[in-house]
Amino acid sequence: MDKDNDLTIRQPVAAKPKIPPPSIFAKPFARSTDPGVVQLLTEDEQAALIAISRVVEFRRHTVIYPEGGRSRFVYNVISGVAETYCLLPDGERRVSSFLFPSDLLGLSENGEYVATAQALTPLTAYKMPFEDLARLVRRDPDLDVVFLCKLCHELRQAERHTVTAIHNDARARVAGFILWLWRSEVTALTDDTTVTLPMLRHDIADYLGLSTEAISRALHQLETGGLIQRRGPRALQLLNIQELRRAAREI
Amino acid sequence: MDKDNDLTIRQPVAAKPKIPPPSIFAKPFARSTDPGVVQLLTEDEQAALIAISRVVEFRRHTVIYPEGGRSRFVYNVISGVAETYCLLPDGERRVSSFLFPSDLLGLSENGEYVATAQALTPLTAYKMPFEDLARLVRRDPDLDVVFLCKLCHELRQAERHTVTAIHNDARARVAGFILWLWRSEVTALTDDTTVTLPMLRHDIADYLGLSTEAISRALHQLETGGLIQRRGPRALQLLNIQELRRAAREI
DNA sequence: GTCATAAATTGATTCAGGTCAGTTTTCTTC
DNA sequence: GAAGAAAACTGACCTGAATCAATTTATGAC
Repeated sequence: MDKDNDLTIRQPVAAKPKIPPPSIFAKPFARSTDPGVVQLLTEDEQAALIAISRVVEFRRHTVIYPEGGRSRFVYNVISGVAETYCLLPDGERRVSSFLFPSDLLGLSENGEYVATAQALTPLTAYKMPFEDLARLVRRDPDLDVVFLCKLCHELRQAERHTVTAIHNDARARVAGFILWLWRSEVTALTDDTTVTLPMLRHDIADYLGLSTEAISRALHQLETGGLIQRRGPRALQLLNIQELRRAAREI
Repeated sequence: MDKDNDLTIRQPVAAKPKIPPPSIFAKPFARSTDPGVVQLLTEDEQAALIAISRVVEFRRHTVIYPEGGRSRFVYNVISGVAETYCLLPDGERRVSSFLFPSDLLGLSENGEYVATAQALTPLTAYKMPFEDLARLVRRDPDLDVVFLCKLCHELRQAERHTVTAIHNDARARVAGFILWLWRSEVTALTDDTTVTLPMLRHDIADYLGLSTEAISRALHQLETGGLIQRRGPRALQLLNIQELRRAAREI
């Protein structure tokens, strides 16, 4: 129960003034690896975005949108964590990404969602009709640049994920994943070293191209080595971040 | 020598009217998996792009731009093949992408090239000052949409690459790579089944997260199985595309 | 709280692919 | 065309992760 509260704001979104400011649009590079690059939108631009947005809530394990569905809406995560996955013909699930506050969901290539998006925790998000957004962007070139940059950033992140996932062993992949989670989570604002794992081992395994058993063993290794400490299956304590980064081959 | 001629137009670009039409802008989705989606620019838009572009040539193994360099130019491949890679602290090379005619090179997140781009074959490309391009895009929202879609498409391709690379064995990865090359090469226009491999085994290995030996063995396997035939180290004949697609787990 | 079920962990075995070594082929330069 | 160098291939061996099986721990319903 504590864990859920850590991850999301559970209070109902009743009065509009009470909701947090639009995350991604206010700081599209909040999670950039380059901390110098933060691009802000003007008040007017934020207001215009809020005007076409609706705040929506999803409960744990709810589908936000289904693979193959007509992509009419774009979402911008406010709080909580989501994942996207495709279902293969043989029934396998293939996790393609995890989304955190400020991340953008649902942009598609050809008007069709390419993956199913599902809430892993209670989740709140801005929901924008794609058409309205496109119209807004068309009128405001600056807004467009923000989107381009955001996409570019995501592209780089996807490339980075490929490269690290492909060339590292299980221990390094898991170490890297933990660090990524740590940096992604809202709790990163306070400088505590607790990481919450809102997804199943199965999802992590799939995302990293490993088996669930390999995840367990890698966590065990990292714990034995004194880099982390497991506090139940959903929480980790980072004991030695310097060593973790080395284990993830970031150094 | 024959091979080089297959891949690139070697004649000097003297008279402007003789150069081929701007590839990507004319058909940004030429290599999309969804053949229905082809978005064309108007004559005016193409002319505007050509006006700010200069056609440049690179010889084999020439660096187009270096990692970390100030990203002042964006390139659009006309003919030839390029690769991008990062150099790791330990001297390792990490190949992040291969670029074909109509592909876009050099878009960066923060004004700095994130990888080195190198020509694998003689290469011609449109070279555009980023500033001019940005100004053009700012004035013409339609152009912007083209770029957004292109980026979106590349993002999906990167995700697809991750997913396939991570979950498949060596044989499947190599089969998939061969098919991707086949579909990417200019020769795909004629329906011949020859695939040219302009890059080294080392580069393929790195891109797919395998060893060079594993590439050799996988090619051997595919040849033994009657799916392909090796015609020297730089050329392959596809004998059974249906089976190749199955081997690549595309079906 | 107890029970039922799902998830996570641990151990034993197997196998794909990495590594190392050696050979053959191809490319380059004279 | 010949010689040297680089790249590609092949084989032998070994490591790391998948798989299978069993146990422990956590979660959710009552």
